[in-house]
Amino acid sequence: MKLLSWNINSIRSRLSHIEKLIVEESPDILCFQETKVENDKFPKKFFCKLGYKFIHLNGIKSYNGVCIITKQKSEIDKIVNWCDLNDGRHISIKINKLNIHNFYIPAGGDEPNPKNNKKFEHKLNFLDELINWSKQNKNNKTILCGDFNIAPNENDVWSHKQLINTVSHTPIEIKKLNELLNTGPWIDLIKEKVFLPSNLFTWWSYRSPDYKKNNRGRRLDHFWCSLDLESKVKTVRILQHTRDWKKPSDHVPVLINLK
DNA sequence: ATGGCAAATTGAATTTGA
Repeated sequence: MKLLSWNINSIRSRLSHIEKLIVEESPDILCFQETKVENDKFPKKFFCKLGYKFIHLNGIKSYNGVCIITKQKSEIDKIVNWCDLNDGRHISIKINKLNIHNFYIPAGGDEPNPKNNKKFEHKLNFLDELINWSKQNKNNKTILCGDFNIAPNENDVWSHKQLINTVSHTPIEIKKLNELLNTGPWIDLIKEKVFLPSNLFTWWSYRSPDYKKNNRGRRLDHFWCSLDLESKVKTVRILQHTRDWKKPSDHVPVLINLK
């Protein structure tokens, strides 16, 4: 079974890319973040025509928004309104006793100080809630994926030294993400199963005219699994080539193959 | 280390991303 996670940066603007990727890879399960569309305006027919008939949505107007779409029969599990906000940052499903959670963790704004930046405070609170949830959860037959907006390891950013005080790579959020990882315990599949040269990222800013030139990217997108599933994950891949397509998302897809 | 771009909303300028 093939699972895909991709921050698509507006699903309606990216349908041609999605179709291209489906033709290339035909994943069984599609997890998207930043769909940026309300549920009643979601392009359901597009996915039905491609054979994906089970569509589970948590979208809001303009921003955020996540969904999980499957070929085989699946059921929605739940939508959690983390930090008491109904802001399209989570959805989970059940498929063949497998639990899949798709997250869009808050980016956190610019200033890495929760006292004068409400967005960063929100990000840290979100992580605290995830840690508590993970402690209480059974954490078996479970996959967590999505845009976590944190690049936890030194090699997950183009310059550890220069980004140490930049939101997404600050010690406090990395500490919380690692705490979450340990409470599962969850397996960071990209870290454990992909040979990572020092620069292997899932996001590059639009602001660089040529993202490849300086390769100033970050590994913000993740696939984690519960311990019992680790041996069943056969391959983990970051599909960097989509970043070269015309009018791309600033994130690229991550794909895993689960036996 | 910021912000050169991009998308959505509203109606040319603003907000958001990271």
